[in-house]
Amino acid sequence: MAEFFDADRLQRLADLRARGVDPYPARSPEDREPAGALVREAREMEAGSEGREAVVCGRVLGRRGYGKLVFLDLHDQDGRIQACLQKDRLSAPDFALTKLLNLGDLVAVRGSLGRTRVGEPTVFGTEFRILAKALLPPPEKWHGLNDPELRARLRYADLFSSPEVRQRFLKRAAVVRALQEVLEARGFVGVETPVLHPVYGGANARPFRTHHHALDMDLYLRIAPELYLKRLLVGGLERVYEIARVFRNEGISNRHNPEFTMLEFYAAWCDYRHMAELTEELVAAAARAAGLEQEDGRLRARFRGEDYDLSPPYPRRRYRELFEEALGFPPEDRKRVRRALEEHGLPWEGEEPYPYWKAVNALFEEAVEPGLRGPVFVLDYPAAICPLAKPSPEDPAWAERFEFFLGGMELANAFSELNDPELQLRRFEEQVRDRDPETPAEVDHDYVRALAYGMPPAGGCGIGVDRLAMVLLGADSIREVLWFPHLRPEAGLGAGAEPPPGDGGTGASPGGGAAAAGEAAAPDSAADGC
RNA sequence: GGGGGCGUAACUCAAUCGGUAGAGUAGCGGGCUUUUAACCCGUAAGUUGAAGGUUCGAGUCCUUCCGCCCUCACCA
Repeated sequence: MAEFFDADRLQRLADLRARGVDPYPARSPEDREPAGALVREAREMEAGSEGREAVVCGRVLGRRGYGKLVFLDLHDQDGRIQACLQKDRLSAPDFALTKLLNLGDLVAVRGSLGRTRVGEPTVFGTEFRILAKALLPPPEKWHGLNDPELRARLRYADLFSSPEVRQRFLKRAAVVRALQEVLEARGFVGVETPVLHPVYGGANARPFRTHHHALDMDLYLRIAPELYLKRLLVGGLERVYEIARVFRNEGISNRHNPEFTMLEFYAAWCDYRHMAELTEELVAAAARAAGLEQEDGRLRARFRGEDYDLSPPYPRRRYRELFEEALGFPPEDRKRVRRALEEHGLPWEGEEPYPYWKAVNALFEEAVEPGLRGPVFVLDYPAAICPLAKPSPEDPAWAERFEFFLGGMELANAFSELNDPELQLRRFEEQVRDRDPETPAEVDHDYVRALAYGMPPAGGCGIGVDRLAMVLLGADSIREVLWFPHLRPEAGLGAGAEPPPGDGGTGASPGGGAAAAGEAAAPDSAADGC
């Protein structure tokens, strides 16, 4: 652990304690004010003048010393203000403290608010306190952290050393809040459904598996909250939503993280057309929260070098027509589908509905999706690949489902929810027969039972919140909008070490040298320790 | 998993054809009472991701491994 602490700073810490100064006091000043507000107030004053008393707390990220005078840059969540500490204004012990200061320390300065001769808003200190001593230096002062891995790994340092990063994450939070506000305003009830699922379902994805000791049973981390939310529709809740962390045991890329945030919402007495309208409203509200509204009232996002107009309504295109436009023949044309699959190097799995339409969809993803910059709704998917969606009343070969594309990514997926219990059971059984590692291995009988009690006609939709945030915040990688993206455990930190025999604490692996850098995986055990 | 790129001080980065591993910031010591990336003097700092190989000599070339980034595959 010693390498976490800078030796010089440990010495400072000892010096502070020797002087009777507590480097980690329990209380902060009650009357502190945010730096940003103080700066705005000071700007109203004459340069070279001082006014009322003020207290500011923050992290020291800049220091310019002149012997008997020192300027500090104090940063708090939303701003930065300069503090000026002068020998003849501070008590001798307080001024002596400034000599034991390091960049990164958290401090409080009490003094008069004003402006310096050159007009810089400043708190002219009469009292100075250390609120928390930093034992590691902050990142480089004008480049900050640059290495993307380090930035994610040391997100805390990335955040405090870079106001832009902090602003981006605060905007992400605003986006999530905006989504929530729209739904609450529309009468949706926020709910929390289980994360531990005995049977996984609601999406096609490989799950994370875990084990419950007391019940001696395997459980899965949810890949989607869908089936529980629809049970609530059966329960008589007519509008529900959940901002759900979901887990998928799949690859990591600049738009995939093993755990991500999915907003799902369901409305009784509605269908997928209403979901499309709500999606437009949600995206627009989120865009406004991200500050994308222009002077002309349009919502414009810039993502990966391209501009997107997010002002509703968004175009609606039919899956079947897009397919035919791109490939030149209808998706029911078995011979030509088969030939196109060969041309694209995709496998032909047979004429049974499920494999056939899966292959058609592979073609669609290959030939159509790359061109979908969006925003656009793609409507009406082949029913065979939509086990949770209601067949279209016009043609049961097609399902009432849309996907919403933006920035070249799939951002939302919605159905008129299938509520026919017998049909649902058959669909589940087909899936299980398929033996695809990414489809559920067993039928969720309890869900079928819930449907058997009667679920109202309903529309439902899931939105990938992180991907939406990417587009709205102009982030090229999902890692830039995740507070703590998934990372391989750091060697030597004990995180990837062998799990202890019991379920005891973390085995601090002092290791060093040839340490057993074994892959030993075991991120499982890193889960919540209660 | 395939292809490509990268890995040098705590941070941000240099190092010509294979020829003594450097700078700025941060740190430490000193000076300085109005600065804005303050400045000045001094000082410390490295298993060049790891292991092997070629060579008189390797940060640089070769092999293997580890990690990260991009890309493809994968990912309703």
